[in-house]
Amino acid sequence: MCGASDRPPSGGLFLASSAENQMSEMRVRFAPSPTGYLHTGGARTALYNWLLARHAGGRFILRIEDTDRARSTREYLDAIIEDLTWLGLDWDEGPGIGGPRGPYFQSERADTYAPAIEKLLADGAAYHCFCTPEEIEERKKRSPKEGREWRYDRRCLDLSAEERESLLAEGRPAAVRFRVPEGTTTVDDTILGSVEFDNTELDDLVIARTDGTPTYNFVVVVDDLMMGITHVVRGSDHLSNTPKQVLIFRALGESPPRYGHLPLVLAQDGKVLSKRRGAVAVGEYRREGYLPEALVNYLALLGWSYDGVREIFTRDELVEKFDVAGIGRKPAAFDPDKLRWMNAQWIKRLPVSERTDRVLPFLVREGLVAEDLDAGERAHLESIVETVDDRLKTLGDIVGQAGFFLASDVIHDSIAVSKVLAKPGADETLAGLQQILSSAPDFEPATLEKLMRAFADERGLSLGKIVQPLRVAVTGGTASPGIFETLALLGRERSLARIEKARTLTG
RNA sequence: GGCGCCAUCGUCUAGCGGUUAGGACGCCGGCCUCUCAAGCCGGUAACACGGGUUCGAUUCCCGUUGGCGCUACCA
Repeated sequence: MCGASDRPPSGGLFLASSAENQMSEMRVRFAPSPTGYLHTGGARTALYNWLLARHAGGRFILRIEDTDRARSTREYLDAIIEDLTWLGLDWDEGPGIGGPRGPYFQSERADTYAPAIEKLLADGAAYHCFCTPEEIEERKKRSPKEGREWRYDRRCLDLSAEERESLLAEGRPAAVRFRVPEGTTTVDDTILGSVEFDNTELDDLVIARTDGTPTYNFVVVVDDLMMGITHVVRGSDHLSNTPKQVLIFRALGESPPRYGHLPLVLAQDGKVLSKRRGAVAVGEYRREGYLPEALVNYLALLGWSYDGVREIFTRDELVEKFDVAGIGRKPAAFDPDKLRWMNAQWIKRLPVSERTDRVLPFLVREGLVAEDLDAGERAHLESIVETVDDRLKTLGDIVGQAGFFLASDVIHDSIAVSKVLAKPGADETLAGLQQILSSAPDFEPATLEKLMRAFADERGLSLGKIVQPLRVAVTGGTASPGIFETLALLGRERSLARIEKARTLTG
């Protein structure tokens, strides 16, 4: 028995009956609108769907909901695809690769909706509505409760067949409304459990606008149906849409997929993350030097936990461990500090060579190194990266941490100068160090350390007293990697030149 | 307003009737130390409130309060 996707997409109106879905592999989807950048909330939804599919050996489908032509742009679409790719969330069907249940752009699926609407109309599950928005607004205002609980009054449902035909015949604009049946609708949510809705709370929603275009709640159902989606995992802001969608599935003679609603991601102020409030685009993290491994790891743990103790997981480990049972039900606030920590953890785990690869673009961007390094330059850069060691929280930090190694000249930080170089004795110390460094037999860290400790002893100073002026002199600041390694990497020439320059700044 | 979801340290969370309520980030202190990181050690800090159920509730039920979401011919 092979997967549903092996079936040619040419059958009847609905390719994937739900019974078939349950028998076959898991099919999940991420369906972004290209009306903005992918931010952390959306990325987490995509990640959870991806993890679910990969864990279950199912298929992850990317569908682009670009029916809002006015707000959808190519730029956003490209950015979303780039970000998902960067995160390593590859899709089995969707833009770029196609698939058996395409097209995967909603804007190209227009002709698949009409037959479904016709079917609902024919079955009496939907009806034409001639009320104009103005008329409805008017009735709403006149309703007893000031329109607070107003529902569509079904005026057009009561039209006789003749009245309806004649209105249609005279070309009156008509929307199509879904007729919400009596009763209650239960959503059996894999995350929230069973949630019950009274159908009287549901309006007879418009499924096709006056201009004939279908609306979101309807389109989603048809798309999910035709794409054979078995599990829908999305933000809980969609929970109240769910009963409507379930009802449409049933009216179409199909069973809905399994739903799972994720608690929302909040900004630090406790409000829902949105483009306007605290949402940071995934691309922004990339440009700042966050690793996709770290972002994926952090996002996975934002609303899901394995055992409450372990928190570093590779993508593969997440695929192996991920389980809906571990998904929490409460909204989670995004914590930039924890992400930074997580990122540092991941950078630390990178071997020097790979760390160098990742850091390189950030140095190139600052003009500190050339894009194509020869073997010698490459080796030198690796030494620098090795020396900088665990001091990076983001890849971008390399610029501040190692810039002085690569820049042709030092820029002495004015605060460091007044705090260290301007102090009495600094100049003599530097003068003494010039002697030592110029006469050192070699420039190895161990040699330098031995010489400088002897120098400090001789003068009755602590090592720190002579190291700090030296550090400021050669690096320009008060914080840097170990001074001996730093000097060795800088080399005798440059070290001495910098000390010479620094002596013009001493008090 | 209506409907819905949620409720353990500031934040992310573990807990699934009996625990000194555990871990992590952050913060504070110490160790290490040539500075800064990292690392190690220690500390800080939580079951929203009120009723039940029970021998016993953080845990189960109800209510209150609070937070959030949805309430379109947007998606």
